[in-house]
Amino acid sequence: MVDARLDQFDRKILSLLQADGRLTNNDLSERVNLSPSQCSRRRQRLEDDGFIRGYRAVLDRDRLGFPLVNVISVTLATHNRDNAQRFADLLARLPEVQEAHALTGEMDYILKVVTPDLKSLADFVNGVLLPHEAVQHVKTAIVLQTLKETQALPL
Amino acid sequence: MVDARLDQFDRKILSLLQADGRLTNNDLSERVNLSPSQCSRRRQRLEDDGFIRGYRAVLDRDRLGFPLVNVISVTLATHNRDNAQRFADLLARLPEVQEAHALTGEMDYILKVVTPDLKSLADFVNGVLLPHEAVQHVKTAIVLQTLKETQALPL
DNA sequence: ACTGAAACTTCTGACGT
DNA sequence: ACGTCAGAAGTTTCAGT
Repeated sequence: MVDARLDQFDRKILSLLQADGRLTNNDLSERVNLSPSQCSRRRQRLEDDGFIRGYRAVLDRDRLGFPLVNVISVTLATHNRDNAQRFADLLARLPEVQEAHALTGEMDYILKVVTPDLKSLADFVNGVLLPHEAVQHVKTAIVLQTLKETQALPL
Repeated sequence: MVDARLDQFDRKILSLLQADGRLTNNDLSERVNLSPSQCSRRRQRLEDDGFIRGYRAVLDRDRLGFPLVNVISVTLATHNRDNAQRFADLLARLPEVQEAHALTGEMDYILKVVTPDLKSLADFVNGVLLPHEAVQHVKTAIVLQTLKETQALPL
């Protein structure tokens, strides 16, 4: 399940940090029964080895003006390599696109997009997505309620 | 677009922290042209006022044994309040469910689920989701490639 | 591999502008 | 509202076990 190079202390540290990325080495030391210096060294190693990809502040979408979450299914016109690459380049440049995944099945994409309002959503779909040469078909669904939203792994 | 109570300094601080949640107030002070103490005060206020919901370490899914991402569409059997509540309670308890959104349209849910392998996915769908009384229909898609994955807001 | 102490960095509250 | 400064807190390196 989990990498054999990690012992129970490492897993505990990762688990604590994905719940609170600002925990100090002193905080960690109290909860994993290790000295602060040891927590510091282990954390450093977990970062260097790439188990920890980074630290992020999670902001409040509603309070910052992006109350609308949208799930958009996109079908590409033809599935040649160039089209897919141009589409990927487009998505990378669009900050309102939080997630973009290529799916099995009908070989299309699913996007998670945040917008301030319906007009911005319409502008995005009609002004950015649909005009792109690679895009054939778009289906938009609006999120009524988000029950859960985390990136935490079930360690 | 963005809350009027926030000036350019606040927005810059939020923007920097959602890119790197471990930035010190000294780091911030260099990039926003404010003293460290002032950055500390503003950050404290942004946390207290709920603009910053928290800080998280982002872990590497692949290296930690969850290479499979799955997008699962769920239709509930009947749409009474009890069924929806029981389903929500179930999702809250399942750590492999990273996201759960109720959508417009056919009034169903979309889940983002991470698993170590296909067997775990099958166990989850057939052993947890389908047996639940509220669940009528499930459609599973596997993510072939993730082009983008962030929670950053386009401030 | 771990602890503990020492040197260094960062944080934060008091004060003055 | 902001900057400066100093005491407190946290981090990290290093010697010792």
